[in-house]
Amino acid sequence: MDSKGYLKHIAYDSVIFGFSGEKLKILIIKYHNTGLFALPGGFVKHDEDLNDAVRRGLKERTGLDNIYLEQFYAFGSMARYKPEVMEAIMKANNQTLDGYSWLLDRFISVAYYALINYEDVVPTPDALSDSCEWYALDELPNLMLDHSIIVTKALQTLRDNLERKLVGINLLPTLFTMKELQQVYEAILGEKLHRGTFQRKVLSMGILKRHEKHFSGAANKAPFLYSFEGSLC
Amino acid sequence: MDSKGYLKHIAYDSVIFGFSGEKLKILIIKYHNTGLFALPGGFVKHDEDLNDAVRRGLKERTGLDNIYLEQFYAFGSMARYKPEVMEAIMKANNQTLDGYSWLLDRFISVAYYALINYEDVVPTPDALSDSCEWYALDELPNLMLDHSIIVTKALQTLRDNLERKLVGINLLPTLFTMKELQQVYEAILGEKLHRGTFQRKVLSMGILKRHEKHFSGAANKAPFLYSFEGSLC
DNA sequence: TAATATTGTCTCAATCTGCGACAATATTAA
DNA sequence: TTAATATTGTCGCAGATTGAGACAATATTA
Repeated sequence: MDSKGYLKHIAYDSVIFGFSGEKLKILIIKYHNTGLFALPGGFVKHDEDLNDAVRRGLKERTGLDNIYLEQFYAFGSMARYKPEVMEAIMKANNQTLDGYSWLLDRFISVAYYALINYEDVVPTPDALSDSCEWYALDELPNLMLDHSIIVTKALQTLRDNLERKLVGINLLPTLFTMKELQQVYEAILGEKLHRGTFQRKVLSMGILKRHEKHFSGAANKAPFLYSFEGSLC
Repeated sequence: MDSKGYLKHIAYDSVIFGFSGEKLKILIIKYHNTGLFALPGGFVKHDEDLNDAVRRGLKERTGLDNIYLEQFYAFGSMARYKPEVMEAIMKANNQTLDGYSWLLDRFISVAYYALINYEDVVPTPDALSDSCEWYALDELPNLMLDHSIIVTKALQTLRDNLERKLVGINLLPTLFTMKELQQVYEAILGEKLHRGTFQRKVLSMGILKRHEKHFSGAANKAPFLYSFEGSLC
């Protein structure tokens, strides 16, 4: 058992969505001295569930447990096999490749997306990276390998699931206004929604609990606060 | 490079759907001398796209190219790691484990479902299996490992996708009647649909081409034949 | 020629959706 | 204190969609 106790050929990448400033954002790491941007990812231990490995990585990168997490695709084309990229990353960290040649081998990456409350997170880089930061989806840097494709597919899957499950709620704090929820949906779908129709539809689902009003100090009628109550999601 | 040129730890399984006798069926293989039933699956070569590996396996099992194929989940829990099962299969085939110890290691399996025209297929077993046969979904034998779970998730995904894409069409021959198409949908969804409503909806999509009538010899008005014309799917 | 089973289509009511309108606030300005 | 303003909660209406039955139009058999 070489490869430091990790399964060879298997990696994961996670597209971690947050919502802030009316925009959808994701976490991107930047590797030391290479100018390379990438999705947070990692490897699976020999005795570890794939899903647990991803949650472990999420915990390290965000500090959060109990994240809404969904697997959406396993990327396994040959086109994504570029050992020179990993080699550059290792060299930029003055790592000898002695015990790490397994990293230069081919990987199939299982991709997940996570939905988290932006406010709760302190993004944390790992040993190989300078930074772990939020980027709005329309202001992403160039990502290495096929990570741009992974992001696109993550967003597509999120949109598809939005209609069925009530997933958008996971991007907000426990208490939120109807307007905030609508903004999340608009950010995900990339289109404006009609206020009355949206409210009617969401309320008719019967999964929101209405709380006291929220007095923001703005010169207008104060909106209700809502929380999500549901077994699913 | 041991492991016969295949990637370690990575397998695929395919849930191959066909439609016959008003029922949805899938292909199941039976291993020699073990009583074990399983989904058709295989491994990925070092220099081969994951998707290509699955298509290669489908070709071997069904003789078909150009199959409608969709990846739906990567199964990676520890619970599915049971080396004694693979060992039993190898022993039942009088295989020494000399060059095959990699098969006893842990695998993450990427699962695909395929939709094919039942009539076109001659199911073909592989070297390790006695048979490769159609089983109706409600008459499946006990499947090894987590393969029952994989089938359930495949059906779930197929149902979800049915509403968005027009996927059911891939289960029929080039020319089909409206009734046959409806039966496919009913089999997938597991519920009866209203005839008028179904026809109206499908025709309104504008993706069916109407052909001459089909005279079955039955004592009733002959139905039109349709074919699918579409870029997608 | 009548009977029968199915098909293609229509109609009607019920429901859902998109969109504007209006009253009800919470705050600021006068 | 009162008027002005921005937003919110909700309603009403027209148009579109959906569910379900009904009816005429066949192919074939009796």
